Amino acid sequence: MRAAALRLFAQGGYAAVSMRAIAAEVGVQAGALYNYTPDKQTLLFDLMESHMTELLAAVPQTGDADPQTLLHDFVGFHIRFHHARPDAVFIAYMELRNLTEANFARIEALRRRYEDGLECILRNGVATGAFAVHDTKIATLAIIAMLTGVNTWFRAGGRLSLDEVTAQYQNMVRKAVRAD
Amino acid sequence: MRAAALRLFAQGGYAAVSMRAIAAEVGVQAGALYNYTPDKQTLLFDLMESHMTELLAAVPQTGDADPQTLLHDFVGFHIRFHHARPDAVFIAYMELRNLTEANFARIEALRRRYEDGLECILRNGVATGAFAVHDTKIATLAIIAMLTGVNTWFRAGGRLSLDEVTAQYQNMVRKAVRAD
DNA sequence: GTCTATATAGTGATAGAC
DNA sequence: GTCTATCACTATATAGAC
Repeated sequence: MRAAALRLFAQGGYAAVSMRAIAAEVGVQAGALYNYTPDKQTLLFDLMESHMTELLAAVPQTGDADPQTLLHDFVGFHIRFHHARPDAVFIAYMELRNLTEANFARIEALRRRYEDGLECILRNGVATGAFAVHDTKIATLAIIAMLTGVNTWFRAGGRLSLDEVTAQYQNMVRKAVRAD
Repeated sequence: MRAAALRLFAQGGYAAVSMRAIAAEVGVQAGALYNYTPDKQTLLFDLMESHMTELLAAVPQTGDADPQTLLHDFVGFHIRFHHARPDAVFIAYMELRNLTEANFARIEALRRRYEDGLECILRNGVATGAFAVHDTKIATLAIIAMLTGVNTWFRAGGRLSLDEVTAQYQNMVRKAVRAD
């Protein structure tokens, strides 16, 4: 059910997808779904929370490596992780407004924790003089927006491989934050 | 009607907003709206097309100035233009999937024309040696995603003014594409 | 645990009075 | 040009048979 809902929500949007449509995708009647979720809102929230939890579990831990290496690895991780889950990423960014206030706050807290990981790398780099960034929070948001944007246009089998694209983003990010 | 629909679509999403809700916002009954739009789909398309047309009309023309100046001005224009129209920007990015195939193609064509303006600046800069970018198309998409992301978090009256934020983005973009 | 049936409400769009 | 009334559908969620 969750796989079907993920696919359909990403395709048509939460509001436009009926429980009947999800049930049809699964191969059952609509009523049967309510044995697996109390309601549609909870189903959406669970999908988003699972995505964010997986993201936080998978992000490379900020270790002892130098800031340049950590940033390079973060860029590679972000692009690859998000490329592998286009539907979940789409929903996590587009369906925030369809969450109840309480559910929205919980997803936002998870998202902020992810951002904090990148900002920590940038702050350490600024402290060591490896990076020159006026405001690490702004740089964090700018980098994440740039990286997540890959999902909106990249298609495997196109002109460039994902590794080639990743290398170019790593290069742009490296230059954007480096000390002059 | 268009102003009401813009606000409500941005708030709740195209699929979740009824013609009755738009009519209530305007202060008329639902039937009256059909004197101003043939249907809900055309209303959405008109909002998006107007936004893209205004964007293309307002973007600074690629002139004889040096690439660094043109890029600097493009960044400033993009952030300011999009900041002034949060609802239209939100709809233009989030409701693409609710357009019919034909309407989607027309909006996409306009969006591509906007991207081409930036790519032209980058290509000229690479040609003169001012910029070092492996792939101007990727750099174009990366920069636009980064800039549009400002709308998701910036709020006037916060820690930084829009001009301060803009200056930081201009600096990051300048560094990201410059020749080593 | 899935089914059918249904309660209750809302949807986009249209017809015709005024 | 706006209104009321309505058509034909669809929605989420629940009840109770099996």
